[in-house]
Amino acid sequence: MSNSTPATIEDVARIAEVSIATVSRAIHTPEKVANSTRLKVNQAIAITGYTTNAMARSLRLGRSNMILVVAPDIGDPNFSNILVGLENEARSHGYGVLIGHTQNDPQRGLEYLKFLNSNQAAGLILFTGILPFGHQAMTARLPPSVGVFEPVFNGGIPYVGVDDIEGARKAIDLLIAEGHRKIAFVGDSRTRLAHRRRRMGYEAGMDAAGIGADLRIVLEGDGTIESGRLAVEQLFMRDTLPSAFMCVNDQTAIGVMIGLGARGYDVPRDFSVTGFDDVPQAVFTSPALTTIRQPRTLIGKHAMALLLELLSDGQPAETEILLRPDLVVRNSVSAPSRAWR
Amino acid sequence: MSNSTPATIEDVARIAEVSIATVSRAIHTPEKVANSTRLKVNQAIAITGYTTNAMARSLRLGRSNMILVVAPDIGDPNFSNILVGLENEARSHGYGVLIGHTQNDPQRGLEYLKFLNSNQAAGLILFTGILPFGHQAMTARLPPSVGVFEPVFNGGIPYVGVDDIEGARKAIDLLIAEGHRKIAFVGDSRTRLAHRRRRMGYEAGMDAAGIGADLRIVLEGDGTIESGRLAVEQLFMRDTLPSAFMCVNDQTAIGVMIGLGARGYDVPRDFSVTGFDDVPQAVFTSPALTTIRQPRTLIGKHAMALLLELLSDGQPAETEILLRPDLVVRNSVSAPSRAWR
DNA sequence: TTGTAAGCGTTATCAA
DNA sequence: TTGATAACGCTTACAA
Repeated sequence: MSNSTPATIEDVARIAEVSIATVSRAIHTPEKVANSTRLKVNQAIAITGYTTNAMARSLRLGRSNMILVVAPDIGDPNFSNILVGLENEARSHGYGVLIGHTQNDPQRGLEYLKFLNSNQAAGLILFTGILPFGHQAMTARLPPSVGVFEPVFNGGIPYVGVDDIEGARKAIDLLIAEGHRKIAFVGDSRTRLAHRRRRMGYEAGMDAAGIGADLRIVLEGDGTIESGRLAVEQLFMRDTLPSAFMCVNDQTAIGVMIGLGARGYDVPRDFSVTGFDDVPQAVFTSPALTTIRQPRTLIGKHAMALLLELLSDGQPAETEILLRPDLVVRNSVSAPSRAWR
Repeated sequence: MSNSTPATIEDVARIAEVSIATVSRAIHTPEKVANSTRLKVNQAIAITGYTTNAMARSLRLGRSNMILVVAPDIGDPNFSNILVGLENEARSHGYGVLIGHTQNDPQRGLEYLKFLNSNQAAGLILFTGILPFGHQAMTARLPPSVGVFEPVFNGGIPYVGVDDIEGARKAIDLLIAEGHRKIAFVGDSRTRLAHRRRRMGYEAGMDAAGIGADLRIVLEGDGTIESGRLAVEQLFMRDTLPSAFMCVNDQTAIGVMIGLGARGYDVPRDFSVTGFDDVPQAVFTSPALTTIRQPRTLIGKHAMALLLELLSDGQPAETEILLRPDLVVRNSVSAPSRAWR
């Protein structure tokens, strides 16, 4: 049973008294093997505890059973939830998940490119909106790939994300329903499509309510807590105060709440605030943040499923899968304060 | 350059006009190759963009360059930071990191055991305090392995963690220095060594201060937010109130603060609270949580370094590496309220 | 210093 | 339905 060296197909063949070819067939195309033979083989497998040597198999087949997942920052708590979805889906199809992170360092990207080149991964999941392999990427042969959150800039790669416009609409519609008219948008000017779309949702919502965006209260940050705080400062300096802040993500919203708190205001009594993403922290801010939830595990699951489809069909079934984001109502939104009514 | 099929060692050999053996040597033992030959080979490698096929190499060598990381829950935010340390260290030594999670399901564990059996990983990093492979684990041949956080129960496996006793001492000493005498400990009765050690640190600190633990205020929870809340309820029911709560981890501390808040008390004015771990949320609780920081990235780095050492030497350099946990002072601790003085 | 050739454990082709 | 065998790309005795 527990020998010093793992059983090979040859051990199984010897015990089952058949050839190794038959063993291989009994495993992969059992219908091509006589019942009695298959039985013998299965017994021999049970006896030896045989498992196919993945190295040999991959070498022979010319492809591995590993999927490389490259993210700019695997330390991001958002990432780990998606990873769960990715890993579950992969494993249930016989694939393993390899982790890589670039930290936006092109040198790192290059290492992963080499990695792919040496046939170590059959497919690629990309969290970055851009191929992280420098200009080499253009000439490189990439394996089937799928993006997460947004399309990959310089490659015609299908992706799985969330309907950012719809999500943003849910936030803005809530604010408007509560009676807000002057609603600031604190955006992210970096070039992520997701962020642009959230702003589009904001504008669409304002338009639909017949308000129209007031550009004086549409601010561009960079998605960090600090940029949320700064946005508040700017607005106070300019003296163009909204009654509510719709933020491009939770980090920004947290910054806005900190900025408001520092000036002695109460959320949601004095100002309402919404986020986007529903990061784990959103429960613990005070007040707890009303935000839009990204179905992270599900995103991971769909992304991996799409990739596996690509791997078997070769044809991308769809080029874009957008999941439905949900409004999570907590305590950072209320009707506008008296001053606004 | 970007042909349809990756270059093999044979392509390189042909262009360099040497044998494939020489190419292999030029790569792995360059000192055994004439300078001029090495030059030719390097040029040919540059021209072809050759990368060693990892499958073939692993098959030939009988071991892969992958490390399997098995955690009960990769969705845990604590995990992702450690992963950063693990991955960096692994990659800089030519190893890749494979992710697996068991969610405490023995069936899952078994799948990973098969995975290991099929030679897909050269080493194993375990986050669970117990071999997650069921009873099969006993008879199984495991590759070199390293535990994270605590020793692996049923295997003589070296591990990297934090000095929990010292960490707990830092928390209890702070509380005592602030003037607290009646300090509750909210523990975790599950069998994790780390949790037992934290309690030992608590007791040692109380003893050192000449107080001695009052068993009526030493509670056993299960490390969840809910169990922290429950602990508070228990204490109020029993009417044996402490002036401070030292909690076995941050989750518990958050629960305690929630419980206290629900009863209308203010932290730290009425009660002081400490946590352990310094999870990302600890910054966002109100008040921000004073806690003990685990150097997570460093733990990952050390764990992987130890494993790689094992992989090359075969001998565990040390059987236990304990890193120093740091006190992080935020706003959940102050001197006891008047009632206690 | 270099080349020849065996063999790692599979899968797939071909023949029986 | 089964078996013999070539090939996947590499490393490493062993020989030259």
